[in-house]
Amino acid sequence: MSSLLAHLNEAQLAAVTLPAEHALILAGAGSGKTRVLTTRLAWLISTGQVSPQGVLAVTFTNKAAREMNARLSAMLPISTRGMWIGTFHGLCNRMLRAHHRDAGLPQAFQILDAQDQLAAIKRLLKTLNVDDERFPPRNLQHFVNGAKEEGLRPGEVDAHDEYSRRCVELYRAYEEQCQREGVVDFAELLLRCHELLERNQLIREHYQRRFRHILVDEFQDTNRLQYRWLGLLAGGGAAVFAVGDDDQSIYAFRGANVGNMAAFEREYRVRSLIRLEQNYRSHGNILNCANTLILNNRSRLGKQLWTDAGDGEPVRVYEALDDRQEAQWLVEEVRGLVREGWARSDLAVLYRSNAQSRVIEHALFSAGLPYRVYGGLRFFERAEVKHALAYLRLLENPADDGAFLRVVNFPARGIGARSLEALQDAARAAGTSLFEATAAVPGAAATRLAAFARLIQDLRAQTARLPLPELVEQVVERSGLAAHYQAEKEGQERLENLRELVNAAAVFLTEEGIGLDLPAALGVSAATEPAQVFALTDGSGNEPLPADVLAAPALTPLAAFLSHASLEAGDNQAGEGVDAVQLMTIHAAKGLEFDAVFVTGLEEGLFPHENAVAGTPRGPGRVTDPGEAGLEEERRLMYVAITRARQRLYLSFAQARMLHGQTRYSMRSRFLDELPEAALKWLTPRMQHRAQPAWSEGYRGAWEGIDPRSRGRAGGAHAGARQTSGSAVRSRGVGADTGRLDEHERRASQRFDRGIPWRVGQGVAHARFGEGVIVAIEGDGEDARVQVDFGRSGTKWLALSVARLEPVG
DNA sequence: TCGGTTCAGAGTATT
DNA sequence: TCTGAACCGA
Repeated sequence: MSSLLAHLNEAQLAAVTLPAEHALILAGAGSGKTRVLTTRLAWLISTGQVSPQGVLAVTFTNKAAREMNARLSAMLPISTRGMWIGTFHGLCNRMLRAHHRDAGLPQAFQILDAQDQLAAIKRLLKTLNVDDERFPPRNLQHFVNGAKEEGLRPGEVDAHDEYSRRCVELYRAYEEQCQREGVVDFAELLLRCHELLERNQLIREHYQRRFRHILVDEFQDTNRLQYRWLGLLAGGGAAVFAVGDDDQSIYAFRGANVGNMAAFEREYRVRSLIRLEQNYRSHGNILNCANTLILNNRSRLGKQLWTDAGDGEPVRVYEALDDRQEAQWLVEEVRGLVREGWARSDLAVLYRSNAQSRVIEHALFSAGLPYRVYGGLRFFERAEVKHALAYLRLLENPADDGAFLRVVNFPARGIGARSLEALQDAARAAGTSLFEATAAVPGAAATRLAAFARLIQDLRAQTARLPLPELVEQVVERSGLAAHYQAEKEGQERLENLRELVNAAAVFLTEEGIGLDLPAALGVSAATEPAQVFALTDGSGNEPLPADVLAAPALTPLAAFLSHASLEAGDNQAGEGVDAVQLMTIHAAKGLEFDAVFVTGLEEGLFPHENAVAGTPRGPGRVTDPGEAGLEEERRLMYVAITRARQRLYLSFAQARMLHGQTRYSMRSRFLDELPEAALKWLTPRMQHRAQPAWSEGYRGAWEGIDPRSRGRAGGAHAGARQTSGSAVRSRGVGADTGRLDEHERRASQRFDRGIPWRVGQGVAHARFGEGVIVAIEGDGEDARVQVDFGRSGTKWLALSVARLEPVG
């Protein structure tokens, strides 16, 4: 016990040992949040206040759930197998499998990932002959998920105009299609589980009695439905221990509702609000920047990070002429750090949007510096893996039309679009699945379709008794996928992934099956006869569930593996252990930390992103992120970026940047000017005004006047960067790139000379909008546009060939 | 059925 | 500028 609580600071200790009551823990970045959560769990169990079965701990990502499991089993001599620790989706999935009859689902229902869902919607629109120009599938997907996350079924959505009424109709049709095919999308997992608990008193009260303690991680990221789901489970008097940080709320755009924190405090009458403010990650100057920046946000619960680690190094700020030079400087800086003995994997380059990585990757690649980019396709999302999974899904559930269509003609079997149309007509007429309709379709296609159906049936019959990995292997072979990729000249990697899928199945059986181990989760042993199950229940001494409520706790290994594949998309890239510079978006960096961090592209329009600031309409009739709220979320994003750094932090921006094929000139980010000057060290001269006299002689003169030593060290002067660029590129033999920077510069200044007499930061007057300041310039000649901030009249893009602007001041 | 061309769109993303 | 999706011709 004493060792469990040792080394906790005062606030952490207070949080861990709170009595069984609702609590809100405001856990700042780097304040030991995970530690508090897991120690709380361990403390509750080891002091006998609750049994492992009486706890529900929920996270957003599998990674976080895994970490909690691992740390808990390291602290306590218990197996976390069967404990209710998992993601919202994972736990809902488990509950729906156990009570599938009451939830109105087949026990082996399949889970659609975002990609599958979009495909299902496209297919729906096609069958209904809906104009997908007027109803873009993506918008509909957004509409459906948005409604579900608000807990709304088609009948409950407010639809005032013709358009939204049509959307609701399509939502209804989509639901019917899913139900018919026995599939469930991500949002449906939560909504269906919520409805199960809401409508079924017996089941609800059972779980309410069972879970005495509910722990929630990243509470600021919960959406409204998740909040209500927690409310149902906690309704029987459980103590809710919510951990979160409103300053790190960066997912409003995908439905997160920070307001849940304040709502929780109010509605649950939280008496214990504990702030974890001591930071164990970063040095003082870095924290000082984070604290000062976030003071500019108005809607906060309030919190100030501190450290006893000392000020450390100043935060370095660098102004580049353009994005390429920014990248070049970064490469030089990374080289310097590596020379000094920093590990590459402890260095991170962060950016606001994925598109920014290209230039940086190019520079790193040319310099021969190993790097690793986060994001992109993950293992279970790869086309070949999805193909194999579609075959497996068909074995488990022949009604899955989506899976059917994905592989009926892959590898090619001469079943073309026309045959499929005939098949779909036949299925619709008979009211059956495509699979069933294969027997009913007339004509020449019939033989081929029948052969495909036979293939699936044979596979099902002949693999039914095989262990999971062998089953997968058989399917990969006999479906023809293996042969197909064998024959393809660039199919080797895909073949490799299919072999990896067999491996993943083997690993799943031995290690990862925990999540869907219903007998263990429900507190019964797998060997128990069904009749006995209901007497045993969950081991917590609660009243048992009646026999007709609890489903037979059996799920085939294949069905379990398929849910696993949908709920956990896997790693995005190999090379985890390699010593490489880490590249990622700021969003992806949340929760991570590095010795040194580069935050790049700190320019107005990019970061804060203009869409977030301006309140751009998104989809028909929808406006999100209006003004202030959007800006505050961007600022929290900056806060997250800053607090990733342990020892050294670099902030950089560029006067000019290639964006959508055009050069764009922007002001430096307002966030830079919200940082405390005393904590900063400018590597380039700090311009007084945020305005950047892009490419002007005066500016270049000032730049070249600074200490040559710091120029060299910083990767330097423009000329220096050019040199480095040239030699590095040449030595790698990518000669075509040599001197691009010069070319770029020449063109840029030419453009500048060719008659755009405007500078970013310059005051202008417009007949209608009044006076304003140019915040960005984009494009060339006839296409040239300027973005002007007119204050109260708003920020506008104006074509220079049209708008009449007068210089002011 | 594939491969080339054309065109629009371009923000962040877990399950 | 670059990408992905849709479309068309052989």
